[in-house]
Amino acid sequence: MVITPEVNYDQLTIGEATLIQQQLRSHLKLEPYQKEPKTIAGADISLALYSETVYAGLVVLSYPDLQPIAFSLVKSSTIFPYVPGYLAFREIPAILKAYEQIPVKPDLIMFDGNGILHARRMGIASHFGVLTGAVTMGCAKKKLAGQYTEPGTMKGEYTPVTDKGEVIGYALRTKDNVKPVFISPGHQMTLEDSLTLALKCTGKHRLPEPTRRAHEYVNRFRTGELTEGYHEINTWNLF
DNA sequence: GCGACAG
DNA sequence: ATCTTGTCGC
Repeated sequence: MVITPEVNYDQLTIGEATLIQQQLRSHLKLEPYQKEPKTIAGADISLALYSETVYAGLVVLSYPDLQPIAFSLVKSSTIFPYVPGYLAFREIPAILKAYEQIPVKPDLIMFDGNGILHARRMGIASHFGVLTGAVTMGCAKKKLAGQYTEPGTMKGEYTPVTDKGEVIGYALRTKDNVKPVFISPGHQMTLEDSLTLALKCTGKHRLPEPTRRAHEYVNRFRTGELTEGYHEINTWNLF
């Protein structure tokens, strides 16, 4: 099911936003994603301090190589404030524009934020997934909701994050002796799928390659090094 | 009322 | 998130 955003997020009150999240939640699907993805995209936005301007983008990586092969950048604006639990209403409009200008959609999208690891199980990754029908997952750098115990200090160790008696994600150590990241499924995958994919997308850094690259590209866009639009990266020198 | 609180 | 310098560890 594909839901077309008919409302202007900038005009919403928190109460109205909450109702939308509850509505979207009824369309959430967390069924197994058994295929091996061919491409995985990372999505993120970069902001200029004290500005309503947002620099949004997605970077498409090959899988399992995790090499950037294309990116889509869009400059937009938002007045919806950052409110914990409502990040989607601030970032999704811009990310949606960047997603729409990608000719061949990635098999999966990893967001800098949460999926169901959210009080109403509707973090930005789940919100975007239900809205577009895309397969999504979340990877946040800090805990938003639930409780957990610190996982072991070695890469690959993890502990569940629970809320109201259910597992809503995992605290995953993606590198030895660094703070864990918080992984959760967004849409069209299970908790286990999100954990497995996060580890397979992790290399030498704390953040998995998709979101790490997305963060890098939107920042290069904001500083003027990259331009708006859809771009494919030359890969001839890799053969 | 108090503490928590993605980006 | 963004603004910033040095500092610590692998």
